[in-house]
Amino acid sequence: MQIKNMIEEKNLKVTTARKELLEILSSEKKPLSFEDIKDKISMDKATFYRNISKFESESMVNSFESNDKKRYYEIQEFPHAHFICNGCSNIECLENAPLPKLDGYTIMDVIYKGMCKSCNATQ
Amino acid sequence: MQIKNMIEEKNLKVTTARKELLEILSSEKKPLSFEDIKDKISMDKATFYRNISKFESESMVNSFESNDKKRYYEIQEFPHAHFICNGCSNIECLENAPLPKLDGYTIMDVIYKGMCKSCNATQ
DNA sequence: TATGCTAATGCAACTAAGTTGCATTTAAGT
DNA sequence: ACTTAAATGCAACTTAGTTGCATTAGCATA
Repeated sequence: MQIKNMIEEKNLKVTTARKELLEILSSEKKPLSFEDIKDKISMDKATFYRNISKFESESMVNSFESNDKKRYYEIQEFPHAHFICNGCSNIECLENAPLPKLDGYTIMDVIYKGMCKSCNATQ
Repeated sequence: MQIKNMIEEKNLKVTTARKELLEILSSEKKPLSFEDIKDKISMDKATFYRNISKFESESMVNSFESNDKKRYYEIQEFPHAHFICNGCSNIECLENAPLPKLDGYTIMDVIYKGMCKSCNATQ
């Protein structure tokens, strides 16, 4: 069972809350906000934030804020860029767009903002 | 006086609060958070947010959230990428890095996250 | 399988960003 | 100067995220 292994690999205690949280994040293809998640979890929000924060420092989870001023969390399976549409506010994972290079910097995450394909088409 | 003109160009009323806010944003080279600004302004925070929101919809101001979970605002003179360092949390305006292209999308803003030059050097 | 230690959790209280309704004020055209 | 709609200040509110503390639950050891 991969969720349990993910936690053990980082030498973290395998708790019900952690399994539940990673289960939800990995079952969705899209980044989720706390609002998206809160009704699906049984843990307290303090536990949610403490675990998210631990997952982030262990590079298991990545987060960024979208146009709606909400923070979105996702499992960091492999680094990929995100596109946030200023038109429809949709978030897309650009799994085929390679992370760009920038001299002297190490780029670990990229967020593009603008108009997505369908908003451009129907503009 | 360019601040007054900036406001008039968008057919907005030239108020003390708007002039003050744009004055502060344009006097800094870096994006500023509400916390950075709040002690420098005399307007109420409701007025601050209402004006920021109006400026954003008129494309006079751009905003994004940083690693510290605070939103940063800046005058949008010309579009440019930002680099947020996961090490030192510093925000850099990459004025010479052109916005990348992405087929079918219109990219209006880019945020890179990772390690900046000096954090890479001293690591 | 029982024991014990530490980390994880739940709860409550808190902080701070951002929003909204409403009464008052002010910019700007006549 | 007069008028009117828009902008402002104030207060109350919502919600994300944090923190302290008492309790609980992993997990290693015996």
